[in-house]
Amino acid sequence: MTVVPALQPRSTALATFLERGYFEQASDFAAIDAEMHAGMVSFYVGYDPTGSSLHVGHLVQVMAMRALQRCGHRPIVIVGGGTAMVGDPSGKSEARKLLSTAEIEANAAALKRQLAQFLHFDSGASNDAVMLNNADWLLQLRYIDFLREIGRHFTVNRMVAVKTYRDRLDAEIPLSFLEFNYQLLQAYDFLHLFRHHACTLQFGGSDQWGNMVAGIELIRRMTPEGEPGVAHCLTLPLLTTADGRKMGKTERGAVWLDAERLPPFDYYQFWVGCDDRDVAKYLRIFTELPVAEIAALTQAGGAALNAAKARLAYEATRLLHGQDAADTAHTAARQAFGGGNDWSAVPEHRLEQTTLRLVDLVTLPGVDGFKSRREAKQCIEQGAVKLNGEACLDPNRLLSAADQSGEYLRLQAGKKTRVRVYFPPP
RNA sequence: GGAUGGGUGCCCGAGUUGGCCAAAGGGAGCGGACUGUAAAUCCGCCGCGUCACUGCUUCGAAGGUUCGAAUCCUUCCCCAUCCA
Repeated sequence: MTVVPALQPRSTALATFLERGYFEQASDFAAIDAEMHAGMVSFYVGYDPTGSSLHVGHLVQVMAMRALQRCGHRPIVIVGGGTAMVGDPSGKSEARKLLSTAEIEANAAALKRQLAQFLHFDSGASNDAVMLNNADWLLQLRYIDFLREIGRHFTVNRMVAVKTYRDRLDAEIPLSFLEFNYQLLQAYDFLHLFRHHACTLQFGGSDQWGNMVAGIELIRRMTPEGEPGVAHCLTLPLLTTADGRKMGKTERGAVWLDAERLPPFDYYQFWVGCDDRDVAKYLRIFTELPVAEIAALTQAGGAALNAAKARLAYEATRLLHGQDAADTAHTAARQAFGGGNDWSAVPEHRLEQTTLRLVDLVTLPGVDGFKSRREAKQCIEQGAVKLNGEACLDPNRLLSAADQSGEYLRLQAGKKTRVRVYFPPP
């Protein structure tokens, strides 16, 4: 396996991969390059539908798929309806809980909706993305047949040597037989796709290396003499933030791609809030701005990076939520943090009661400044809440229409929450 | 099935001669200051409430002993390791 790419790739696809920072290692870089240079390659990425929404942690893969599709290659997205029933032990220190088929189906549907923001599925082009559920073939497997056809190509000696299993064993964390089989199933997926969908490339996070290589080997062994039986894989880097944390975790948990779970404005804010040292990298990976432009944006360090962050946030939000959402978020952010006092894009909240205490207002559903009254009270006393720009330290302050400045009350709770509060007309 | 060791707040992890435990410490998080809507740093908070309190609910679950239990007893559930 080549770990570091040798020289210049000939295919635009791999050139993009390198330039954008999607590439980590490949089973055979030159061969993949040649194939991609020669014509359309069908490649696949697998997803465990264990959640109902993707989050930024998945985004590198999604962007990488998008890049390849733009270069004319065909993405095959596997929903691991079958494998999810087993649970991938990779990177998990504990066994995972098993999901019901109904949950898995719902999650798969959500997954497709989100991916459709980035990939074209039904445009009629020959490289339209395809989504398949591996439950369709895995659930039909018969145990003894499977063991005889597939199982004999695997030695436990080798499987145990795979890092993800090795780690579990070394750490003396139980690895169930069920999970141990995951690798075989994933390898079988690859074989299935290779045979029925002309898929010759798989990629995934670096934690998938062992599973992917197992697939390649299985394909080679299962291919009759004389027929082409070569498949490849490559891995994408696992992103961490500059301060060493896993990317995509924030105060409020994962950064979801689903607008229901994370409003576009917050998504935008997530990107703006990234570490200085990550801006250039993120611009390359998560936007499609030309590298020259990225370089120009990030050349000047220091405070000038804020412009680059804004651009990053804008582009990333536009890709996921569309132009309008990005514009709105951008405007709202500028108004909120740009020093000005323009509240026109700030969310509004219309009250039903004519009078209420500050703690109550700030914890109202819909305002959601703080999680509980207690927390709200404590924060208020520390000066976290401003009314019309003035800090108010009294949680019990009684508010009414008289506190409106103009048509509404400008409420700030903490750094992020801003609401225009309207009292009911008399 | 047997033996042993465990199950504590978002996570890790003290605490088990019963009261001083809403429970040490660390991490994460939140608020404030400083800044560039950054990092680092500093200060405060960090179960909930009708909140200056002798209030309520928490230490795997359910019972029990006691004026009083995370701490003692019983049963049960779960986890790990070893044996079969």
